[in-house]
Amino acid sequence: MPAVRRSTAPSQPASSAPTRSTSAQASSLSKARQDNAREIAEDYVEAIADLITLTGEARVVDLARTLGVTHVTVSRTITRLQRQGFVRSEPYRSIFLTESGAALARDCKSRHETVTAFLRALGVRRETAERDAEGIEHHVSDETLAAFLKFLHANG
Amino acid sequence: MPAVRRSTAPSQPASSAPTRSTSAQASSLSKARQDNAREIAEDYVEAIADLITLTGEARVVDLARTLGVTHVTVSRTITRLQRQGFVRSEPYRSIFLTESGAALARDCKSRHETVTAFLRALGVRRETAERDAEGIEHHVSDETLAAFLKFLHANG
DNA sequence: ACCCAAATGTAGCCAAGGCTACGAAACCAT
DNA sequence: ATGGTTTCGTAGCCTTGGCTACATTTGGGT
Repeated sequence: MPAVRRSTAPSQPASSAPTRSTSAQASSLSKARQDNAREIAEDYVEAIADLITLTGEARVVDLARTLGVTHVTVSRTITRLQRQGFVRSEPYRSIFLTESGAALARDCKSRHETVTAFLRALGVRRETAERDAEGIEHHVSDETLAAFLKFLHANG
Repeated sequence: MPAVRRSTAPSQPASSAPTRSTSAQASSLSKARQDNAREIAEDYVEAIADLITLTGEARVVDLARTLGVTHVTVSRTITRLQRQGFVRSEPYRSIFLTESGAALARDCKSRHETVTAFLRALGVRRETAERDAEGIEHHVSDETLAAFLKFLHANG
């Protein structure tokens, strides 16, 4: 039963209106979507760096285990990361980080540790802090990160 | 010039090793990937709720403007959200939130505001706080959110 | 009434992440 | 050196988010 046409209250033209105001923000979200690939890249280089530190090398299977995906997914993603210049690898060999890949990994690791320590300092349990940090670290700006560090210095 | 076979230091078997330790966490990431859809859903219902509050109704074009994507993307996503029971809409009509959609929107809004207020309390500039909150809000557990609120009460 | 502009919808394309199934290469032992 | 296990690559499929181009519906004006 199709009732009303344009619902009930068109009030404002709703055309030029929502540009910001109370909360109807824009653009930032659209970008955040495509940044999914960037987040994945960060997770990968971080995991690769960790594996190299822990076991001496990063293999596809290890990454698959670490990241909780199949080796196929890892393999394909590594291809993309190689295309983007973060890693280099040859068929059936280990995966290595390039300069920029290593730099990104260092950046992510530091960021991750800061976020984790910050959450811990707030009283969040270690396990929760670790889990939340994994999601949060990709969305913390330099300014916010600085605020976290400042808080840590004041309360550490 | 393909040098070594298995790189240089296989040291540990790298098989059963990386389960957690220093940082090589697992599973959480794999899930976080598919959760992308959930984040999108949250952004949409939040935007829909805002539009309804601000302009009286939520139309595809308004959502497109708000979210910074084309109306096509919005249209298709709305179809998925409808399938998932968060919204209901008929061709060429407004978009409405279902009960669960509205509940999700309320939850997200509250979460968003808490994160923003928390960042502001830490000294982060309004603009940055808003931007970061958009990314962070989807990754904050209840425990961490509670810690944020506690901090706000102690420093507000 | 009619027409036109704006709002929606549809078709079809791309990238990316996930998966299963299966084949090929590498390694380790015997 | 030969075979079996493990690792890796490829083929092929699904979902989802984004887009452009084009068709259709609405709704407001003249």
